Amino acid sequence: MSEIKSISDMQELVSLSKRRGIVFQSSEIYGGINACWDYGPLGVEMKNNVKQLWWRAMVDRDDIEGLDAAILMHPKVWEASGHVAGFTDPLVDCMKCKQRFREDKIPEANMASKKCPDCGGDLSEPRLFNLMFKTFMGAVESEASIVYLRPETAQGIYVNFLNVASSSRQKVPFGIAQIGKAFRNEITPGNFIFRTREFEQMEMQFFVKPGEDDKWFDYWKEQRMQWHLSNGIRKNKLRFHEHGHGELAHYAKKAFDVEYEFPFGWQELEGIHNRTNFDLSRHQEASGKKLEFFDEQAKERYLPYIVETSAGCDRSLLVALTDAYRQEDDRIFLALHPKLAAYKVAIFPLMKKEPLMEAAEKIHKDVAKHWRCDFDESGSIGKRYYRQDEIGTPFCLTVDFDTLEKNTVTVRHRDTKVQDKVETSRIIEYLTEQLAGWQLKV
RNA sequence: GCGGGAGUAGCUCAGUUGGCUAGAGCAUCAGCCUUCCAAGCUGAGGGUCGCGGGUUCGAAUCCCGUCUCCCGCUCCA
Repeated sequence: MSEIKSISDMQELVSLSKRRGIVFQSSEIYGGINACWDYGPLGVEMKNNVKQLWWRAMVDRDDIEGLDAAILMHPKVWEASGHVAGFTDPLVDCMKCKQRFREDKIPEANMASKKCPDCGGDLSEPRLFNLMFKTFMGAVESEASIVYLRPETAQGIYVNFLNVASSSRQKVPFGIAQIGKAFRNEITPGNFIFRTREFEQMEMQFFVKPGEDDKWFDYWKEQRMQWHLSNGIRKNKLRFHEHGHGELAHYAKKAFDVEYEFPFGWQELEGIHNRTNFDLSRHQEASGKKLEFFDEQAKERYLPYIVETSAGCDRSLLVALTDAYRQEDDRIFLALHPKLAAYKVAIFPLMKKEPLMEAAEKIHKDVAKHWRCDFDESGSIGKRYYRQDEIGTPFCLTVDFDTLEKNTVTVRHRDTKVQDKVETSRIIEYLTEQLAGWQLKV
């Protein structure tokens, strides 16, 4: 049994994703566009499963409300947030050794003489790299109408803090959850859907009374790790990484990343950050609007601290696929948690003949009322098992001659290839039990 | 952005002094066969040879440009 261990194994996953309709490269017929990916028929089901699981885990609580803010926001939002200034790095290139440096990271003497600190070669003029995508609002392209595609979804939550609090009558502590696209002009995208310029975030901002932030930070840190584990991701592949002083973002008091061990190393999957009242205070100052919360119990007014949980949706799916990929001799299968699988069940007539077909279609109709369900009558039975293995369908249900004679179907388990005989009348009950008591076996 | 490698069917590839209508295996579809773990038979569909330009009577093949992917740097508030 082997799994994805190297970058070249990663290619197998990319190839399977294309073959089975999980992820396609964007604009492929035009030669493709760098680091943009489209989710195919099965990929969109899996991704929707990820989003649904996150949404339900976050919003099905009394203390969290949902939100869907616009991608385009007032340009001043990004000045206040620090993105206009902070997302822009002046970089200089050495003409001789081809190294690239951040202007603020090389000695002033070198900047003055325009000589490379490494090899002494000539340096280029500093050039600006802004990581935000710009576009124009309105029909006439002019300076005045520049807007940005949001580089994070968080700001949409902050600027709506009071709207949500008052309309939903929530009191601090409470949170606002949002799933949405964000855009960053990354200098180096890559590793399949790990780092893309257009990506989807699942963010929750939890507003707390200053002084209670550490307590809530610890709470959310554990909650978020549990969520990844509950999706069937193997525990030994997940860890926390605490940001050291040099790593902390300008807004953060404390930050932990949930990391996953990808074939290209341990990488961030989700960030849990204590953003203090940085964002609210900046928006309060820039907009001139009071954003303080009046705490009736404490009879005081304050800017709440914010504990942020920010997960990558595409990354979560990549983790699920990477973690689930298994190869056993010639058999490739995705040991996905059924919650994430595009189909929970596939139904096969043993042969494409009556009365097997009719019996199978009847069962298909019945099972499809409960779960997303595939039906396949083409090719040998082994070939059909193989197809479902590759897309991670946990159960295959074969309608055979015993179905006609003894009223049983054969249920075949994806991970173990074990087969059970189940009475036709008990199929729904049986699958319900199996799905409820699911545990990873491989 | 720099350096190296690559791009022919969905996938893996073949295709040289530049020359028939660009091929094979697998996959897909149709039919046959088949009583449980893919690749048995018959047939079919599918290719702007990454894209654009040039040289030539003639370009997958030679030249220039460009895009995309992979590896390594650089970068990653």
